[in-house]
Parts: sequence; C-alpha cells; structure tokens
Amino acid sequence: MTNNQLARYFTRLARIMEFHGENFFKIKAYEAVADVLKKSDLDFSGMSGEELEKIPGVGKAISEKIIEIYQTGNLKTLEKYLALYPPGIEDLLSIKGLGPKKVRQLWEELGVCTPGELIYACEENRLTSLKGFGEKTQEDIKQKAAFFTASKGLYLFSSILPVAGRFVNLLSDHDESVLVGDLARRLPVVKGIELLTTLEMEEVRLMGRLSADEVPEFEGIPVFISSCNKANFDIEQLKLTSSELFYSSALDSLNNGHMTIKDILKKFEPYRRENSAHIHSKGQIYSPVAPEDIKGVIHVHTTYSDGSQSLASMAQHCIDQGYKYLVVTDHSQSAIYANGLLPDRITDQWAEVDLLNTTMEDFTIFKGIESDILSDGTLDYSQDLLSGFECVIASVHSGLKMDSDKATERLIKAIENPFTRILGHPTGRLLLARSGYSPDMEKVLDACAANNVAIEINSNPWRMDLDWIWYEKAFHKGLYLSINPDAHSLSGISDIKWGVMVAAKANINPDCILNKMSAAEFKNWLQSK
DNA sequence: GCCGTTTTCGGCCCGACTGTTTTCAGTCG
Repeated sequence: MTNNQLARYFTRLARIMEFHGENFFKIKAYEAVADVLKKSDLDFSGMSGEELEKIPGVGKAISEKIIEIYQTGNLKTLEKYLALYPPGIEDLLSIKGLGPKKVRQLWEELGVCTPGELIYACEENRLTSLKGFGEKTQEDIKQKAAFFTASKGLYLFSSILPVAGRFVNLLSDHDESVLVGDLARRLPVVKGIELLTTLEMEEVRLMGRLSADEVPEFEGIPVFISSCNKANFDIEQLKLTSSELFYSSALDSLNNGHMTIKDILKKFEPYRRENSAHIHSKGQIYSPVAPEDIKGVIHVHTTYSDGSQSLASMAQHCIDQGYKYLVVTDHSQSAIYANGLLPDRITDQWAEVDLLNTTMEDFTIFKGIESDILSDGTLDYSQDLLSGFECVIASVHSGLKMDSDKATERLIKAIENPFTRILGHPTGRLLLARSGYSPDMEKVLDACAANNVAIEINSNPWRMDLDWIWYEKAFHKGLYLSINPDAHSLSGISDIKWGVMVAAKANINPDCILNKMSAAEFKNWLQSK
C-alpha cells in the first residue's frame, strides 16, 4: 500500500464525516493527517503505535486506525459512516464545487444520489428551484458532474505503468505480447492495461493471473486484451499504438514502399507514433531527452511553505540523486492555505540558502519563488521584492473559472513581468479532478518567446501540465522547456521521470530543456534578463 | 482528534471568489 492509498482512507473519512455533520476539528485532524501521510517519505507499514504517534498529526486514535488499515485493509469507522448513506453520495462529494451542504440539499430535496442523477436533474432544470442555487450554479455543477463521470474508470499513467510492468513480466517468456494503447503512447490518463498478444485469451488469463470478470482485472486494474495471429502482429501493433494521423501516414509509407513495417516500428517508439509529419518530412528527428540529462531540480517546496522536508534535506537528497543544483520555490504570500511566504520569512530563507551554499561542494541552491499569478495578472510581491529572487516561477492556483480571453490576458501580463523566468503549470488542471482553464496557448507561448520566459513541463502526475502537444510548438518558437517535479517531499523529486517520459513524445532538440544546463549555464541564463 | 501548555483543557488558517443574495453561505486553495 502506498502512502497515498493510506492517506485516502482519511480523506474519505473526513469527507463523509463532514457530510454527516461531525465536529469540524475532528474532520480537520483527519484532513491534516491525510496531507502528512501523502507528503511523507516514510514507510508506515509495520510501525508500532508508539512510532506512529511520533508523526505530527498522529495521536492514539489515528495510529490505531493506521494499524487497522494495514492489518485488515479496512477502516471500520469509515465503513460505519458510509453505511448510513446511499453509495453514490461519496461520488457526489468528490465532485469539485459540491460541498457537504449542497450535496445534502440535493439529496434531501431532490432525491439525487448519484452523479448521473445529478446531470439529469440539471438537464430538467430542477436545481434552480433550490434555495441558494441559480442558473449559473446549475450549469457549473452539470459540467463538473459530467467531468467526474467521464473521468470515472480512468487512471493516471503513473499509477498504471508499474502495475502493467508486473503484468507483462508474467508473460515475459512470450515475446509476442506487447503493451499497446494509451499506456504505450504515454498519455497522462489511461483506461487500464491494453495488451496485444498472439496467445489465446485463456492462456493470458492463466499466465497473467487475471480475474474472470467480463473485463478481467490485474491487481484491480482492468486489462483489455486484443488477440491476433503471428502474421498480423506487426501491423496490429502499429495500429494499436498509433494516433489515427500517424497510422494513416504509416500506411501511406508502406504502400509507397518507402518504409517497411519493421522500419517504422523500429524508428518510432510507440510514444512517438503521434505526428504524421515525422514520417513524411526529411527534417531532423531528435533523440528524446533522457533522465540522466537532467542536471537541476527546479520547482521544489519545503517546510517554509507546504513541503514536508526542510530545505537542507531536500538539497541533500538532490545531491544524493546526482543533481547539481536546486531551485527552491516555495509558495508566495497569497497562498495562505499553503503557508505562503511573507516578506520577513523570505529573508530568513535567503539567509539559509546563502549559508547552505557555502557548505556544499559542487552543488548550488538558487533562490526562487513560485509566485501566484493574481486574478489581474500581477505577481504576488512588490517588484522590489521580486527583484531579489534569482528565479521566479509564475503560476496560477485559483480563480480558474475564467473564459479563454481573460485567462490569456492574465497569463500574458504575468509573463511580461520583468522578473518572471518560468511560467508554471499554465492551465492549472488536476487530471481526473478538474479541467483547469483554457488560455490561448499559441499566444501564451508567443509571449514567453518575446519575454525570454521558459515554460514548465510540470511532472507531477496529477498535473502533467502542459499537454505534450505544445512542447514541439514551444521548441519551434525558440522557448526553453523546464522539466519540473513540483515536489513537496523527497520522493516527489523523482516525479521528474514522468516529465521526461512525456517530453520524449515530442520531436524536440533536448538542448531546449532548461534544466539540462549545467549550474553555470543555468546561472547565466537566469542573469540573461 | 491533535497539540501544547499559562500541561488534562481550549484552540485549532483564513481570505478570495462566486453566485446568490440584499448581507451572506458555500466552497476552494
């Protein structure tokens, strides 16, 4: 069980207890501990109650619950609360924009128990009859409920890839089995494990230890199996791992005799089977950026704001991992929920950075900040204070309900701020949770190019913001792309690998990856503006 | 439910935003 999975019990417990109307601070305690568990790098399995109680936010009651979860895979308190309400209530509560009060109203006054019923009730215009609900609220809820329904049964790429690896290992003696579909293409959200095989369905079931459901499962993840004979294996593989565009271009090339199918499969890895242009053009095909190319860790949070680790231990971990520099970017003052830095605490952090920099050999910490982009596009500190940072990442965190024009204007204003060096997670999306907003990316990238601002490839699996499709455009506009972990813990730093994997989808020169630079080169770049 | 202590109780983050109101409730980050 991962710490995230462990934390989820407490998040769910907090949510259903809030709906039940339990004591506010009890709920806060569960929410707080979920946050601690998620960000922790410790392995809690097998810890004694005494050891667990040393963790901040964990007392006697919660330590017992953690042990219960590990021992039984269950949490009785959670089951008790869930049993009081229709099963769909939990789904309703996890729809963004719907809190406990509204869900209770919908349930008690309209009898709505599931997201599907909710969408229907919106279409019937029934929400507007409730006190406190208007047309805008109804439309907003309808959209978010639809997003929730569409996301249900989908998984993050990062959570499925390790499972798929274990599954394929079980079939490893049979090289006529291969992963296909969205997972093979490294799309950030996938429907499960997709397999192409020359084996019989029953053989796969047996060897892969699959459940006997209609859609079989491996470790709880749905497995979609396509079978074919050996003669068709290559062409089927190409078809099931390519975008429509790539596949039709590949067929053209095959028909023209320009390439054989073996050539195509060899030359284009599944994650590169996206753009038709590459097959046709005589232009350069770049080798993908590799994990070991990344020299610096940019965009990291510490205990100064909402990270779980001190600046010193984050730096030490980067050193241990072979990185050469770190750009610490805690939250800015508006992010009160995340303990954002007030001016006096910035001074404290700078002093610590200076001190640490004198003690570490061949490693540099740069003074950065993740400054909120406020609704009007200004950054979160005075220009005077901003000028003291070596690297300002500007990101949006709130006010994401904006039309495209306003969002574009807001981002461009932030990009034009003379102290902005990197634009962080531009859409603000959280995969499977909220869609974020839709600025005109073409214009945003142009503004970055005009202002010597790099663009972030946010590698947090929940964000993966921007979509890979924009990397190539950014590259051709001459931008630097920065593969950033947005880490809040030691293990969060390893999220860089997801960014690297997705960046490889685009045909870009790895030299445009900002943190491929050495510390000295990076420092020069910072000072180039 | 946790934590710190003026140590076994009392306090616990709060401002912005939105859409609904006509002064505020709900939700979010």
